[in-house]
Amino acid sequence: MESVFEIIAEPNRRAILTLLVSSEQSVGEIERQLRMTQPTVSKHLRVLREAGFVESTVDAQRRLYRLKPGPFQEVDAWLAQFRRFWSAHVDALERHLDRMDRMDQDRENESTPTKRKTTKEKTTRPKPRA
Amino acid sequence: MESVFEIIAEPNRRAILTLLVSSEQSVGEIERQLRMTQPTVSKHLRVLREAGFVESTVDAQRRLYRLKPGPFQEVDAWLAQFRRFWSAHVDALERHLDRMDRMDQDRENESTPTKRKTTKEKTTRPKPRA
DNA sequence: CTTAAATATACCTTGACACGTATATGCTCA
DNA sequence: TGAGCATATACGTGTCAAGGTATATTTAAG
Repeated sequence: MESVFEIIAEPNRRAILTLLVSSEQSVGEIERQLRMTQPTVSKHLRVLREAGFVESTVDAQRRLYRLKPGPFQEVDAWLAQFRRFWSAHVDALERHLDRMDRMDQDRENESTPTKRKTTKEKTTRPKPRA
Repeated sequence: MESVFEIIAEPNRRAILTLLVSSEQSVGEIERQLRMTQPTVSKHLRVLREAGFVESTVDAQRRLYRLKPGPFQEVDAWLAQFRRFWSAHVDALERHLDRMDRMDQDRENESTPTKRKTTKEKTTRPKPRA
């Protein structure tokens, strides 16, 4: 669990992060809104905190969690190397966005990936390793 | 393995994607450059293809793989909701936003998300229903 | 000090997935 | 047709992370 990508691979963690976009929340509030058990919320928050995605402050017996920008930038930086590439394909992209515009803001997102049949072209290339 | 985030959580798969940024590559070329065994490369490519990250064409006995833009855009779309936490930081990002994200370009205006906040409010939580 | 609430942690079980080895499939050329 | 190369798949194995239940810790209030 070293990389930020593994952190955001978990649907419940993404749901927590999305929830925190609006404002900081206590563990109990997260638990209620996302219908997760309290230990599950706490454990995910611990992972998110250690990865730098969130930070917390104490309010009586509660802990208020809010977002921190660092790791998001890291993801964005990785994504940057592909941006030039997909910007050139905006047209073909429109069709693609059509079928995946539904974001997964809560867990249990099930979606069948489109089985793209590969374009078959017989190039009759010269022998492999003469 | 439903979401694009789980796909890119794997380091070897990210390495393959990065390798394909420069140009399309055959399985053998990927295998040599990344020092992975051939079945491992094939299996990761299968996952990437089914998720729409890459596509392949046949060239004699070889398969040439290249990137496809869709899923990257999906990651980018998810990331968009967090952009206000580091608004105007990466130049490449700004270039990107300037081109296609002009609809909510007027974000920012929120105070910088520095951890300086210290939301210390002693609300003296009245509590439990007796 | 005792009780109740909010949150964190420990332990256990389970399932997913990444890898390696071996093998199958497909393609080209002699 | 057979040999050889490139790629895909099958199967067995080990690791690791996520969830559940139970319990510990901290804090407020009476």
